[in-house]
Amino acid sequence: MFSKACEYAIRATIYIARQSMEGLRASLADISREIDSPIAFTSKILQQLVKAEIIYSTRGQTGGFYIESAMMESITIAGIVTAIDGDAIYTDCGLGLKECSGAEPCPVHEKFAEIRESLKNVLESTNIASLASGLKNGVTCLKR
Amino acid sequence: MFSKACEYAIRATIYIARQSMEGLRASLADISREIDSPIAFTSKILQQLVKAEIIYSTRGQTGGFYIESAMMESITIAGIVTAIDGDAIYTDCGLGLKECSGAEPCPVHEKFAEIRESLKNVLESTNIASLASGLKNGVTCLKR
DNA sequence: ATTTATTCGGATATTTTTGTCCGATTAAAA
DNA sequence: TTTTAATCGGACAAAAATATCCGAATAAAT
Ligand code: SF4
Ligand code: SF4
Repeated sequence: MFSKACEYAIRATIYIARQSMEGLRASLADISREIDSPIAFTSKILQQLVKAEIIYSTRGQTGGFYIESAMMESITIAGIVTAIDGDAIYTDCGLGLKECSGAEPCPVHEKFAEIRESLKNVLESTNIASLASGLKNGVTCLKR
Repeated sequence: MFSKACEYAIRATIYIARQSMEGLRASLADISREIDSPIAFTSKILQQLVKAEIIYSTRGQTGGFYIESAMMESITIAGIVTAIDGDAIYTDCGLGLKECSGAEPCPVHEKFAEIRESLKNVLESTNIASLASGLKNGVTCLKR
């Protein structure tokens, strides 16, 4: 459904959120250990999230990644997915066609549209705050 | 959502179904022209569909691909997807985790499960007969 | 000032997916 | 029986996604 990069992005963001809720910054090393992801690849993905202003970073000793507590509610899974994978999942035809959407819909068009709509709905209505706080045993769940 | 291979497979199957409904066999050349797909790659995919017994083929002159008319109703998009992409889309966790499903569900688990369920439902309830006959201007829609 | 611990960014490597080539096989037509 | 038109199957090639390496930049601690 999502790319690997996007999956790591979601998990990393959840972990960073949990740390930020306790006033801690998360280092790349911590993140990649806790979400069990390849460290260098994760680094690239975190940089994308920083550019998208979903997370923030500071360099140097005691640096790391964090999330503004004011933003916890407004960062949604949808936002992360869009930042990493783009909006193809919400807009693309399930059959990979480019130019027929709408005009002469095939029998699946409406059904696909429904699915995409409900998917979009779920991803947009699930924010990082609820994800991070909902995970009682969050760290273990983010691994493997 | 689906791999390219899977998209081609769905489109090819729809085209073959349309031809079979008129008693015609579809050649690889025809199929790849009508669904606008790379011919040699399409060949591999058709072979997979033949092995999965979703479509049938005969070699030699006047050969080609066809679908048993008795099976038109029972061939679903779900069946094609499973044959080409496997069942990951129905079973995999949206966050790419392996070992947490069920036990200690995270806040999105139930929502993801819902989406997967409705997706599965749509794909299983849409058969090739309805797809092929529903496309009035089918060929054009399968292109591009 | 130097050391240390961190993110950043460019180049490179590996793996997977997508796509190509071509000869072997098959079966009908000539 | 030979030619022709088709699928089959294995090896190969290209592109995209995933992953690694390493030096530069940054900032705190020593
Ligand atoms: S009509 Fe069917 S094939 Fe065309 S864009 Fe919609 S779902 Fe895709
Ligand atoms: S609980 Fe959450 S992370 Fe775990 S399998 Fe379910 S959706 Fe995925």
